Amino acid sequence: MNFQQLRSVREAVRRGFNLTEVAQALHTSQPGVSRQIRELEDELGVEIFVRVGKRLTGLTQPGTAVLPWVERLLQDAENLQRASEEFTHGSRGVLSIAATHSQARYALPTAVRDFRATHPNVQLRLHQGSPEQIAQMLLTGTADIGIASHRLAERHDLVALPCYRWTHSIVVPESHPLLADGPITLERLAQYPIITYDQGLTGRSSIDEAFGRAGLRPEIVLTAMDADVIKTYVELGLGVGILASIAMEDDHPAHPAKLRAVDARNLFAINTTSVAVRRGGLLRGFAYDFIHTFASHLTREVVESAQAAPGDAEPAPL
Amino acid sequence: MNFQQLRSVREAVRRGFNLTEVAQALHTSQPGVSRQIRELEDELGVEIFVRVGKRLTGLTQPGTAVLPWVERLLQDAENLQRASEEFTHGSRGVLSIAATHSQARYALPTAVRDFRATHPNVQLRLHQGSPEQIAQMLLTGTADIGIASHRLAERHDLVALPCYRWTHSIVVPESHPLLADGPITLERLAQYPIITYDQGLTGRSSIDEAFGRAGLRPEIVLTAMDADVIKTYVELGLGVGILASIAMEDDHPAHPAKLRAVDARNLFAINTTSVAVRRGGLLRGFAYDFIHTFASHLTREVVESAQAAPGDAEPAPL
DNA sequence: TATCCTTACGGAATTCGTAAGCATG
DNA sequence: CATGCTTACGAATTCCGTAAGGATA
Repeated sequence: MNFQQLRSVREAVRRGFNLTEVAQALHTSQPGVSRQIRELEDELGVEIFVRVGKRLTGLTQPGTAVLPWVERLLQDAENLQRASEEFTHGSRGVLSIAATHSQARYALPTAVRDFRATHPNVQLRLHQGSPEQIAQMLLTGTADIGIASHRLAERHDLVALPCYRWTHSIVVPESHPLLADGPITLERLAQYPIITYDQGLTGRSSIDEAFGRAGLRPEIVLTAMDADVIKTYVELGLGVGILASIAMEDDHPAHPAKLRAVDARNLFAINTTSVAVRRGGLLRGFAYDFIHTFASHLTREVVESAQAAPGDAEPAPL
Repeated sequence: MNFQQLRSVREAVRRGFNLTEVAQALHTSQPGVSRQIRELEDELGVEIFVRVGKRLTGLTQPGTAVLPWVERLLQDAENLQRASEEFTHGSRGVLSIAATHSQARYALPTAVRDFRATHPNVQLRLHQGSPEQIAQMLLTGTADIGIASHRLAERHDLVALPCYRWTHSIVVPESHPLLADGPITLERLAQYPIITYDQGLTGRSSIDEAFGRAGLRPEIVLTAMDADVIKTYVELGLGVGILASIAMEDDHPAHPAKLRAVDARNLFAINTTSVAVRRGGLLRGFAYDFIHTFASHLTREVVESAQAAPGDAEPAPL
């Protein structure tokens, strides 16, 4: 048994059982991968993959039982390396954070500023992406910390820890009729074209749910990944914007003052932003520091005990 | 990083940093071990061992941090293999149990009988030893299950689960003066020469404690590992026996009827017999079955969740 | 027929053990 | 001076990539 074999198996599962792809990902030849897998299967005495003809199509029952152990082994190997880095590189290192646009733009800056001040030797890398991409980055190790408002913890191998709660605001040009005639209701809102976030982003689901529950089907004329784009089109009069309050709260002189924000916490469900990390994955000390800077209740102990808690698909027997 | 390197490190720690011994244990050459360790240290970038001149004398601080991960890696590798065995060998396999004499002689037989009936294809191996030896057997993998009355869980890498509680009895020849003149007290007992278990065995400590607390220092003329030896010498009139009640309760026609047992539960503290397993170590399915047969409240779920609970020296950061 | 896995083969790199060297208690 | 680790070297093994073969959608 060796790590290359384990890597081949893990990657084969991740890449949908296409060994050619696996070979590219692992920077090796395809027959090599094929051999690694077969050798591990021989040594363990079980067929891990279902073979239809000469093609791999899925995991066998033993394969399903064995896979969690394979992943844990590889995870632990990385943890071992990371544990040593703490000594070899001291306070220096790279911290890779994956976040959605809203987080990167509005929530993270103060945490990043504070963190940079206390950890001058840590190189920060900020990746932007959709929640799915963030989850992927965490799993592949591209990112150490993921931050998003959308359930990142659907994967059993990630842990999401709630950071803070927030609500939406409605944004309109300053002369918009919605601003007159009393409080804004969902019904009134639905009469105007809506501009908001892309599906699966920044509390979009709570917007859809609210309208859905009220039996309303507003016309959503434009969706975007980020609040700034939304604001721009609201300003152009394309429609009414619905976005995270935080995107309006601050005093960014960047966005034109012609816009008016109306608190909409009573219209849409409360959203929660979480940080996510790999379950069972050791982080460098400064990564825990960053999380703590971002959300002060998330101390190293809290995060670690959450990471240690077993997930759905822990290594377990049949 | 490879498993041979990890094995070398683990074994070096276990064998007191003597690489010559390690080489023998791993069936390889001493320079080989030396190299494995150095290669791992190079790859991780940390010195794991303290070197005084050319001799290894202990773990460095990084070494201490890294070692738990090394052990976990190796443990998981074994778990992976064992998980596969469940498929390759089905219900067949070997179950190795280490127990003290008392357990093997009095507590285990019925469990073994029942287990054999339900698991005819499992080869049972029963090892006898002191609690320390049992702990050692568990750690080296010689035994899968350990059973003893003496705290086996002092090691962080073992988990002990209480099975049942028991008390001592006093054994004397049938005409012994202790049987007359009312109830037996510690004071009366201490006037006679005592025959009981070896130090560290089968509740011996609760006997010592009781006498100690009462300010008595009885003459212990003979100690043995097993109840049968004790009985034999009691019969010869060498002294008064103190042993586990279970050793007198049953109807073994083997021991002569000239002995009388007196319940001594009021004199000595209650003892607990536990089964111990490796923390984080997967067992074959039938091993869990055996534990359940031995102590019906210890279901697979109970045992596994105890095994999963983190010990004192879990892989953790500085 | 294009894709994808397996088998075959040969060269290269790694691995490992023996023997010699050297430091320490 | 005996024990114990390191270095050096050569042989054997293992490893891996290229090329060819065969099966499936």
